[in-house]
Amino acid sequence: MAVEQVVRHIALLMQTGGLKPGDQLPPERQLAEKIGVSRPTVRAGLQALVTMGVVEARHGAGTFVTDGPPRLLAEPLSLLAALHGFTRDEMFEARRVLETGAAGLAADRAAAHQLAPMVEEVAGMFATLDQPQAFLVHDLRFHRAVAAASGNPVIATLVEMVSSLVYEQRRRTVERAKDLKESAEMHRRIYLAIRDKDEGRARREMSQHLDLARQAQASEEPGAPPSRAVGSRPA
Amino acid sequence: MAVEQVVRHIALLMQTGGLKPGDQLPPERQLAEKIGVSRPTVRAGLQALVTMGVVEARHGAGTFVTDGPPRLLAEPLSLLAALHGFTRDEMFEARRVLETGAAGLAADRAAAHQLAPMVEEVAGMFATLDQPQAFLVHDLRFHRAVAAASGNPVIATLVEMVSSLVYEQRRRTVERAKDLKESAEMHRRIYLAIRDKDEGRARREMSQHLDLARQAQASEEPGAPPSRAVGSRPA
DNA sequence: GCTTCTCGAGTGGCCTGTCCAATGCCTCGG
DNA sequence: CCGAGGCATTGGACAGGCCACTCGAGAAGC
Repeated sequence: MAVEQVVRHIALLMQTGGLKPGDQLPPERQLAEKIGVSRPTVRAGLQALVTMGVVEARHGAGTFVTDGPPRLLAEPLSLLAALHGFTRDEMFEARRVLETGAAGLAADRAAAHQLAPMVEEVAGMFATLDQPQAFLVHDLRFHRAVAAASGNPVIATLVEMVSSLVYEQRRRTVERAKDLKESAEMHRRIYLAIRDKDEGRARREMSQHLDLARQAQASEEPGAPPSRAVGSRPA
Repeated sequence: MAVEQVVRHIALLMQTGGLKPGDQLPPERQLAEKIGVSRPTVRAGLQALVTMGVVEARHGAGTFVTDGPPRLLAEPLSLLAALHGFTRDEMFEARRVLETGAAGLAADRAAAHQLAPMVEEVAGMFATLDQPQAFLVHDLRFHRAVAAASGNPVIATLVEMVSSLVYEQRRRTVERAKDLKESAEMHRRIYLAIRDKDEGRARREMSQHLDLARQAQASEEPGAPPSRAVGSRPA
């Protein structure tokens, strides 16, 4: 109960107390006195907020409201995947639903200043065809740019959460990747569709791309059973 | 660092140690000794896992791995909404992307035993046209059934998280709702499209329904500015 | 006067020790 | 055989203290 009280108190500060991203929270000892609970309890509440990803504790400096773009931590989803045996195919399918929608919205709305980052990452992909790890970074950033261009921060946040899980795993297998050139081409086609404000084409290209990416990653897997649970770690 | 160590330890138990949903975790005191940290630190780690929604603590009984369908807590999203000023329209749009995809997948795959729960909730809606609160429960359950029928637990989990936020807010305004009958009709049309395995129609009906629901909820708002931030509470 | 360095106050991270409250089993009496 | 009360177990919270890290103010050097 007491720790929920702490979370509510901080949440209240955020909702009405003018506590904005980047701001520093009061020190733990002061919060404890203010709320009327012990310091360990305050720490438990702050721990919960850290786990939610809304605050960050910097040792020796203070506790701060998370700055930058809104973000949901992927760890809860990762543990859920391990517990319930979500497969990689299911993760990709979720991505397809989210990112297909995002691409459609982006084609409908994207402004010029949102198009530039996308095409820059496409160029980066073509420039790093022989460096899989670097290529992967551009890949991630491209999808992030598309999600941002959707103009909907909720969708962008969800895309980020799901994608980061997939990329986490892919980083270990990407060295075996083939056809990076084809992948770059596909990203370029997605970009062109969005630039041309062709919603249907953007959706189709994104859907097709993620479907092929799913198959590609499956083939990169060493043992390569049809579909492996996401949470499990290779022995 | 120490608390992360605790989380990793428990996560390891889940991934390889045969710790399944519903199982009881070792007592805090025992975990503390096993991992080599103090009990408050163990408590902090468990607090983090509780916040992620993968573990539940029952006072006097023990700590258990969360049972039932996989679920992500909505609170982090709610706080993020408050911090970054997500609007209700943006929440509905995210729902539209997710649930349109879910409806399409459901039309493609839904088995008979998944269709029954959906149509039961439709019947429940028609039976409670004069009881807005009860109607709302059937509404929620219908969308949950569609998400489940998508066959993809990841998508179902995301739908649940986003929807629960919207419903939370709607419960306070639904008394003013009109046209519950029309809403029930729309749900029935969604069901029929899924039953007929008509993916395109299922997507269109779901999209249209959520769009109208968004407008309806906006009109129920007392002050009714065009779009109010989700996290803010009425004074 | 300006730059650099040092040091200490302030802050989060963690520990030991203790007590309280809820649960659920298990015995004991009817 | 069954029910009620006691008791061991477990999570919840508090108190007080020590350590590690950060950062800025003031001292030292240029």
